[in-house]
Amino acid sequence: MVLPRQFYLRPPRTVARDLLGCILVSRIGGTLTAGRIVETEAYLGPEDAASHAAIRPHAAREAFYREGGHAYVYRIYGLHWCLNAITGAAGRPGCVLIRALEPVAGLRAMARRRGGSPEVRRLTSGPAKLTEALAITGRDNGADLTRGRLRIDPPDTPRDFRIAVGPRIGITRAVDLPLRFWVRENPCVSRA
DNA sequence: TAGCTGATTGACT
DNA sequence: GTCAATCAGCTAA
Repeated sequence: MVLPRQFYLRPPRTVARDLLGCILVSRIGGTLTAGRIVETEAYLGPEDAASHAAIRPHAAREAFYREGGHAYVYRIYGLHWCLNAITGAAGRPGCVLIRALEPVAGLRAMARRRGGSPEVRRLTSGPAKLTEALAITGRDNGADLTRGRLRIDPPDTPRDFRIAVGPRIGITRAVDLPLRFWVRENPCVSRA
């Protein structure tokens, strides 16, 4: 089971909310690692001053020309990778930043990649932490999330959690828009 | 070409 | 609470 293309061909806000509870699965590096998505942020088009459509138009253009359901992976602060799911039709800017996971499979591999053996809640409780734990890098930019070694599956259990909404984290523009979604009271969320 | 910034994290006071 | 790591892509010139 994998989320179909149609899932991503909707507005970023909707996709961000519906991705909560879904399972991000990585077969990168010969080991299966997976986690339940517990925190996301939506980024819109040029009208959203915090979106890469506005602040990195040239770099993001290639990504946004892809159809929804592809990965947009970029480097931040020169050393970390962040994973986004492109939303909407090809040529329409919009994506969802995957900010935090609850580890589901391959915890030993995650701990090894993260260096040492940190506690479980710290393995994937941040956008750069989860890419490191799942071995996601710039090589995976443009990958099709509906097939291949990096994919997102529907929830494996009923979505019986409560969803919280609030402003996005770590940005300096459009700081007040309520485009961050997370699973309420989940310990793996990057911030309360 | 030079200078600046950032959708972060971890170590430290 | 502060700060460094580290660099692609941006702007200004």
